[in-house]
Amino acid sequence: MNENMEMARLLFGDITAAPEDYEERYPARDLKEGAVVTRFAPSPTGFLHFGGLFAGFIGRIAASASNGIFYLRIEDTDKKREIENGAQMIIDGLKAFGINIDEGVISQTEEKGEYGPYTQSRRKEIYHSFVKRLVERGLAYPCFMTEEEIARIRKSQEEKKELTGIYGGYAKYRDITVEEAKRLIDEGREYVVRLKSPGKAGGRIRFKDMIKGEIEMDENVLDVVLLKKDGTPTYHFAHAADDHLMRTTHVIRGDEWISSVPIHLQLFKVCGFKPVKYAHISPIMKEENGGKRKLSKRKDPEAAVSYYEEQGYPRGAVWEYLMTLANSNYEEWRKCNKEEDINKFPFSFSKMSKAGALFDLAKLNDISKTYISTLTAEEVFDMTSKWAKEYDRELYGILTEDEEYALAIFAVERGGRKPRKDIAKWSDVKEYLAYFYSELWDKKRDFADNISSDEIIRILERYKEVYEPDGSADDWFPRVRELAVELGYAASPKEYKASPDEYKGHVGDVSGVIRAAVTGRRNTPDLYEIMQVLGGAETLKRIDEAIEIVK
RNA sequence: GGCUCGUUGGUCAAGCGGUUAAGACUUCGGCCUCUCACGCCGACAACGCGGGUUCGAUUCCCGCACGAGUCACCA
Repeated sequence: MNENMEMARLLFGDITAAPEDYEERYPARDLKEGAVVTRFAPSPTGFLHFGGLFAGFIGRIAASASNGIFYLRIEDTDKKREIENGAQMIIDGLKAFGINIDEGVISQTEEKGEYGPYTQSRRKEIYHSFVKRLVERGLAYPCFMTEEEIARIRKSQEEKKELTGIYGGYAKYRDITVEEAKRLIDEGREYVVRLKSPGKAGGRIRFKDMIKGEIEMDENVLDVVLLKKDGTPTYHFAHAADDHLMRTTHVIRGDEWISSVPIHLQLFKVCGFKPVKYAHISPIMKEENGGKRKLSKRKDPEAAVSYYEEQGYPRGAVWEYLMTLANSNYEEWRKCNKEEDINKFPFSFSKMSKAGALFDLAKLNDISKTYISTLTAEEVFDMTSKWAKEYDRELYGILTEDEEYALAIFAVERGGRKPRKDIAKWSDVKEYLAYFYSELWDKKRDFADNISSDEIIRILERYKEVYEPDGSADDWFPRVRELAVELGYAASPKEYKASPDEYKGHVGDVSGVIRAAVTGRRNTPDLYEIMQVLGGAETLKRIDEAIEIVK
C-alpha cells in the first residue's frame, strides 16, 4: 500500500462509500437537451435579501424557460453564523413571492427530490468520500498549521508584496509523511484538509460567463482548504461536490464569486467533474449621496424582501419589476403580450446587465400601479384583504364585514379600456377608500378656497332638489350642468375660459362642491359611481351634514 | 496594493464601425376632461477622459480616471 493510500486511511478510516457509489446513486438527469438545472443555495444567516430573491428569481425563470429544474439547497456549513429559523425564513420568503421550487428543501425538516440530501450539514459523508479519494491520489493533504502561524505568514507575504495564502513553499505540510501526520494527530493537534493545488504560477485560465462573457484570470495556486478542522467542507469544495452530484448545469450566483472561479474550476478538474456553466449576476445597487453602493441589509429597509410584503406590493408586480431589471427588453415584450404567462418570455442570460442596476422605487411603483389596474375588483379585494389580515386588522375587519360593498368600491372605474391607476400597493388602499367607511372617514369637508359658505349651501340645497338616487350615469352629469347654468356658472370650463367675467365659475366648481360634500375630498374617481356605491340615503345624509358643517 | 469586471440622459437601458444615439420611469408643458388618476402629444436631458486603428468611432485597441468585487478553516 502506498503512502497516499495510507494517509487516506489514517484520515478517513471510517468512510466506506466510494465516489463511484455516489455517481451511481445520482445519475445524470433525464432531461431535454438545453434544459437548465439550477439552484438557489443560500446560507441561513439572516432574512432573505432582495439580491437573493433576485438570484432565486432568475434561477426560476431560467429553469422554467427551458423546462429544467430549479431546486433549493441550504448551505449551512458555517454553524457560527447560522441563525435560528434561517432556512425557514428563506423558504417563506420564496413562497411569499411565488417562486416555486421543483426539488430540495421544502421546510425546516422536509425535502423532496432524488438528489438529496439538499442540506449540506447532512452531506458530510459524501464530502469525506470525495476528499478521501483526493488524498489517495495525492491531491489533498492534512495541514496542521495554527491560525497564528498562518497569520504570521500572511503578514510577511504582505510586507514582501507577495501573493498571500498557503501555497508552494509556504505550504508546510504539503508533503507530510504518514508517520508525521499520525504523530501530530496522536498529540491531539487539529488539522484541516487542503487541496494540493496543481496550479502553476503565471498560469492563466479562461472561461465564459453566461452574463459577463469571456473572462481571463490567473490560475489558482492556493492550497485552499477543502475540509475545515471540524470536518465540514468549505463553500468551495461543497459547491463542486454538490453541484456535480446534483447534476446542476448552471450556477447562478452573485458576482462576488467571480474571483473564486479559478478555484472552482480547478476543483472540478481535479475531482474529474464536468464543469458547470456560470452566470454571475451583478448586485442591485442603491443610490446614496450621488454615489452607488450595494443594497445593504442593515441600512436599507427595501433590502429585506419582507418589506415588499409589509408594504403590500403584489407578487405579480414584483415579478414584473424583477423581470425588467433582468432583461430590459421584457417591458416591450410585455406591451405586446399583455396576457401571456411570464414564463413564456424568452429569457436570456446574455441580455442581463453586466453592471449593477440601481434599485428604483419609483419604477416599481409605476409597474405595480399598472399591474394592479389590470386586476378585477374581486382580485383586488382578495389580495387586499389577504394582506390586511396580516398587516392591518382594522382594514381587514372593515373590508370583510360587508364584502359586497367592498367589491362595489373596488369596481369603481375598474375594467374598461382606461382603468384607474392609483393603487401601487395594498397599504395605499386604506387612504384610497377611507371616505366610504364611517370608521375611517374623519368627515371633514375640504371645499375649494375660492367659494363662499353661502354659495356652497345654495348649491347643495338646490342639488338636493334635483338629485335622483336612481338616475342613470348618462343622466347624472347633464343634471349637474343644468344646475350650474341655473346658478350662474358656465356649462363647461371652455366656455368659462372664453369669457370669465360672465360667470361665477364653471360646472367643475359646482361638481367640486358636491364632491367635497359627499366625499370630503377635492379629488376622487367618478362621483356618480361613488354615489351609487354609497346609495341615495347616505348621499343625501352626507349633503345635509355638509350643509350643517358649513353653517 | 495585486487580480477581475464595469462606465450611454436624474434612473433602467437599446445600440454591437456610418443612426436625426431607441424605448421606459421621473420631472416639466399641453390636449382630453366636472376634479383627480388614466390616455394622448410634446419638452428637458447621455456616449467618463486622453491617445491610437480607420475614409469614418458610442461601437475595435491602449493608457488614465472613477466605481464595484475579491484576496478566510464566511458564504
